[in-house]
Amino acid sequence: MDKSYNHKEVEERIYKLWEDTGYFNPDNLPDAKKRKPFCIIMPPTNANGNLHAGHALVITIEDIMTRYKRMKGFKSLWLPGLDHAGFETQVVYERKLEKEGRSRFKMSPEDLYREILEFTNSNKSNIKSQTRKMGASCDWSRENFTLDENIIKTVYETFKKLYEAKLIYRGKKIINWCPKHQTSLSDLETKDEERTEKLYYLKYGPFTIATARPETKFGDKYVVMHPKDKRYKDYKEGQKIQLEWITGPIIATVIKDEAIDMEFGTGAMTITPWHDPVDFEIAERHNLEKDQIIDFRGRLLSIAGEFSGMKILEARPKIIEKLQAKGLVKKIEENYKHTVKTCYKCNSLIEPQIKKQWFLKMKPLAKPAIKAIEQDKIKFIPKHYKKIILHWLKNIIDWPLSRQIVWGIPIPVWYKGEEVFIGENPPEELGWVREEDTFDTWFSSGQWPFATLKSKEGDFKKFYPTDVMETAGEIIFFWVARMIMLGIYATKKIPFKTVYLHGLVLDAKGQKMSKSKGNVINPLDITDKYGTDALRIGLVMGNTPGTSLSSDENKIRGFRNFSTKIWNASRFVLMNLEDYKKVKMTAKDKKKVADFKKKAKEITKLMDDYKFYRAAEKIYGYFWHTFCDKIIEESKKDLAGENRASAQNMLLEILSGSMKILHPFMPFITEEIYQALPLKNKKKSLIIEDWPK
RNA sequence: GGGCGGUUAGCUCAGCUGGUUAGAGCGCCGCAUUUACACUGCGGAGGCCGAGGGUUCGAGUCCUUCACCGCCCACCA
Repeated sequence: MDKSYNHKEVEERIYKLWEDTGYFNPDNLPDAKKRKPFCIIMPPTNANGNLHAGHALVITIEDIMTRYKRMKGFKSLWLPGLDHAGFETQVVYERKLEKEGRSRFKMSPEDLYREILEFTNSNKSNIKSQTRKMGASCDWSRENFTLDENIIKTVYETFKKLYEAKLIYRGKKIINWCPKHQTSLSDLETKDEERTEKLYYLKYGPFTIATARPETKFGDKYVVMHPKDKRYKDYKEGQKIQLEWITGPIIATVIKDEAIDMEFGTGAMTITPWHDPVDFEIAERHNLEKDQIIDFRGRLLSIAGEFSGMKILEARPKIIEKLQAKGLVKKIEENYKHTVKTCYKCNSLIEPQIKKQWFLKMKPLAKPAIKAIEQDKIKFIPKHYKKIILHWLKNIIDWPLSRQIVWGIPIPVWYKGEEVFIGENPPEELGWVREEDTFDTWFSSGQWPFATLKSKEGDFKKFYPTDVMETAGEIIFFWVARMIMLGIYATKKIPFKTVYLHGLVLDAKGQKMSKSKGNVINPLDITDKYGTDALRIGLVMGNTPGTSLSSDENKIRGFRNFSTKIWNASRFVLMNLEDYKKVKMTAKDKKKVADFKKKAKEITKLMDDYKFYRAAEKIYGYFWHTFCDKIIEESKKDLAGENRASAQNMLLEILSGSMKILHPFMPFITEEIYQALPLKNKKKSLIIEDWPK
């Protein structure tokens, strides 16, 4: 063995050795037929950039589970995948275009699609080589991409099935519109932002109404109050009132609705159904007319009279000026705090709009999911996520599936007048027009576990339902909940037994990593400097599921030192094994081996309980402070005396056992050492060795 | 407005179903230097386990109230 551990050279050579054995593919494992299946589907990596610390954590945890189960004798499949990541990728690409002084809106959809595809393809190979560097023992022969033909086929089948079951419908409903990205977004893709703005009290005939958005008020011709509000008892539902409004006289109609909060403002409000979800609901209930005031680019329409064509924020002060001149402004409250919805990617103010879109009815899909979770058919780690997901599922609303972006799976629908055809290819006759929108990317990733397993003959039967879904707690609603619902719907089975959710990787001070703060850890830099094994165990140790992990270079350096320790201890043992032969051990040495086995048993229990952070800590502490500091030190006397052979046996047994236990955490260095050990019945690779019993 | 998580050594965090002197890593302070390893070894300092109350023979660990920090969800014009 070399005097020091050269991680760069070893990692490259060892990963190749593993790939050459073919054991990442469970079909190639020894006695593959007799093994019980174990399966993890890798969350498909967004192919729009480099691996970041979060990816490194995913790969590490999932690889630990996969390697552990493989050593425990399972037919262990970890299926890798890449994600076109629809909107996310398009946003990344649009930023790139912006920097180049270009714009998606000046390109044909075909050109834009082609460019993003090229961009994604070049990232794919990058991501894959980085995943290999992390030591991932996934089966590359089963790799899937979310735009693969067979995936799309499955997605279309599900869509059709849902449509025929009347769970999918096309509706003209209010949606979240991002004026910058020119697409609708689901509620999950928006975030609330608290703003302090002015609240205007306006005279509306005999009423006073309050609004923070006077620029939406042009078409307001309904005034709504609570049916029990005594202040307005003299006004009857449907009563018409003529009054002077922004651009002239109008006829307003009185509406009574219980959605009105009597405590707020004057208890009377006008509604803008086209641009406000609450108002939309009221209008739907009372069958009221809806007028569009603002176009999809955020400019006022002709209904705004002299303000038409103006951007809404420019128009606001001018409208107020006019209202003041007409004596319609009663009062202005300066510091009115309220929350507004913004696009989660660009922070633009969301402008609700009414648009014809495809929706998925969620209540019927949520029902069996709720039941499964309530009956603990799915185990959540950590368990408090059970409550969180149940709460969300119980309050679920319909899911808008349509996105007005090119980078995604096209919605397989054709129209001819009122007729609708579901399918990729329209009927023979002429005149069918294709739907232009694409699916929300989560509609396809929500089907990932069964879509991927169906792409290889026999896999679905063998590996579905899968065992563990490991992903970031952040995307529990986006992804996990939808996989459960769509999985149960499409396959009648819950797609996984256990959901393991990890937290964010934070910097040393506990702050979220971001490029602007300059505190991002690039996993590949760390790997380069300290070795993949050091990074891996550094990401796991002290990392409780669900909570965030603080990490910095200093910590990783400590684990590099551990690698060195492992290397040197192994070197010492090997240096003393030239004349090794198997003999019976002394009672003292037997006791040491027995102690190790006891430790191994404790660790196995922790591994089975998904407490990798504690398992890692245990083997770390044992190896360094018991094996190195005590056992090796004490053995030096024996090695020089009559008990030499016994000591050799004892050292080899504990060292090889430790390499096995450390292997899921630190695969490279342990394999390298394993290859050098003079063991009987040695396997081709440590990855198929038996886990210590 | 509702819900969830956190508060333990200077820092980052463990501590499972309550049980002898509360743990780890990093940091800090001594000592050791032709040792497998200085990317080291040995030794050490450092904690009224957020605050109050309760249950118990016994509580970081269970119950309760409060404070502060963080996150999520929600249509208040």
